[in-house]
Amino acid sequence: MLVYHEFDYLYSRDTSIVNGQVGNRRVAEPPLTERVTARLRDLIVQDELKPGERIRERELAERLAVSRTPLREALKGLAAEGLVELSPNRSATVANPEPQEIRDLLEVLGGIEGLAGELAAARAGEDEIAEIRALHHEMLAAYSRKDRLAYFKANQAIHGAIVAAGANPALVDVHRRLNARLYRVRYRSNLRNTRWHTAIEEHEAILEALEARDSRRLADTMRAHLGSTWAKVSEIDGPAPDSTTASVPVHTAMQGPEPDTDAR
Amino acid sequence: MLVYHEFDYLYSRDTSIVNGQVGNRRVAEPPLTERVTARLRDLIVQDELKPGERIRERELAERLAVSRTPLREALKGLAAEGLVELSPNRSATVANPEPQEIRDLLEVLGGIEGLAGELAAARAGEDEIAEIRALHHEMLAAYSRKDRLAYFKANQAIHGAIVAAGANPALVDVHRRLNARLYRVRYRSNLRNTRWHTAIEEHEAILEALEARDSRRLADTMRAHLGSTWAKVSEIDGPAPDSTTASVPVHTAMQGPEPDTDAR
DNA sequence: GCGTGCAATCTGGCATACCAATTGGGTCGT
DNA sequence: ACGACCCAATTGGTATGCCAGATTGCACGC
Repeated sequence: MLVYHEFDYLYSRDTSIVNGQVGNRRVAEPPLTERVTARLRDLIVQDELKPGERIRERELAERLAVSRTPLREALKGLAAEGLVELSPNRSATVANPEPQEIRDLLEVLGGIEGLAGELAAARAGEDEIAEIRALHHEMLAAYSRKDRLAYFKANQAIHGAIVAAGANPALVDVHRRLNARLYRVRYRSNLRNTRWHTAIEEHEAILEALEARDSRRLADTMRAHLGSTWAKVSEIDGPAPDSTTASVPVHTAMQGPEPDTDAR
Repeated sequence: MLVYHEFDYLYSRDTSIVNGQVGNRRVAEPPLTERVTARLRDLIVQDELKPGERIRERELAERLAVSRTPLREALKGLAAEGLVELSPNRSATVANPEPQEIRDLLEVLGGIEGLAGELAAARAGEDEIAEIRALHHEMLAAYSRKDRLAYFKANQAIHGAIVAAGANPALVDVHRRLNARLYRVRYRSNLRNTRWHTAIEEHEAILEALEARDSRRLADTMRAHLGSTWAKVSEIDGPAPDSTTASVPVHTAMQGPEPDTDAR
């Protein structure tokens, strides 16, 4: 079995949801709504439900072999996470962020990971650092083999581990949400991007800063890393809306009422 | 009814939910679920539903004059926002964060507002800065009058305006969520805290940095500001688990100038 | 007197039925 | 041929009912 990453997005590969009992022991199943939520998140993140795609409740409910009620509840939750968009009396759709939105999300993720790096450098246990180092070497191995999937997963695992090392559950949570929204984009970018070495170098720098427990440097490095992620993503998904990826001076537009995903 | 803040959480002041038509124009009502979500958020944030309180679906549904279905969907959404907690086959409860969780949330909020400050210093329009300055003076006025409520609202409005000036909808969204979870705590802290002057001084510094468009300094200042928020909160809600509010040697995370080559 | 267990009841989980709004065609009129 | 309009099928919104797991309180026994 390969590497898998820290999140539980991809754990359920079974196509139908069944109630189970293991041996004689009653296994407390999580509520159906939760299982549906997890399953849908997988489907979206794995790109089986394509961005922009309409989600017809009856159809999907039948496909998942559940009634509309838990499905609708799951959609509500996913909408709050930003993975689906709901509009009144219209089919829900899989979120399909504009390049600009992706840039915004990456900017926030950069801030979050920067903070995480800062905290991690100060709080990580030696064992955690060792684990991150191990993941780093796994990533290098995947790089050598040109195994993009393994590389990607190791990469994600590293970032997740650093955030976890920040020892702040709220931070982990925010990071997980943002990451889920960007997962698909980053995955595609990873598959198609031609220069890995940049990322490798940045990761080297990250690991160094972490091992030196240099909070400031780790924070900066991780933010910069996310910056180059944007560069890569924008290469792929069409030319950036602003080729001078310089985020700061641009206070272009953006004034309009925001996308308005969830209820307020 | 009491407090409301800059966000539009509290837009629905009516106590019953009615379908409406204004004049001859058909007014598209948002779905019931959304209205319930907004209403519940109000009830929680305004402390009419107390933290830890059990939420019995049938009872609350009757109270709001809706069926359980939209109520349950609303609860799902609020759970995703962190305002209520759901456990299988047990009553939902209003979120009741431990002091440690509050510290964690404030830490993240600090990072977010730091980032927001950085962006705002670079992107804010002159008009936005003027508005923030105006709010600042309103806040000073409230301070002079010892009008804690007005002070609190102005304070919230300032922070919201700075975040908005960061011109990043995703950032605004994350900030809004975190703030909602902390709203009640901060409100209580504001009412009972004895030393306003600290906050005032910090706000002066914030405004100065913003007017100087000093990204780095604004970022640091805003983070530090959130740090002292924690100090105040922990004074009130019982002694902090860790009185050293210093999450990390606060050596200015979030660098100022772009590191180098590829920005985001 | 205190703990244990069982049963009545309470409360959430899920499915289904019905209603209202939307949408997609097809037709009629220009 | 093109467009406005209207009807029907589709799809989301909400209510309700039933079931199962949890809770509570009382009775019985140690």
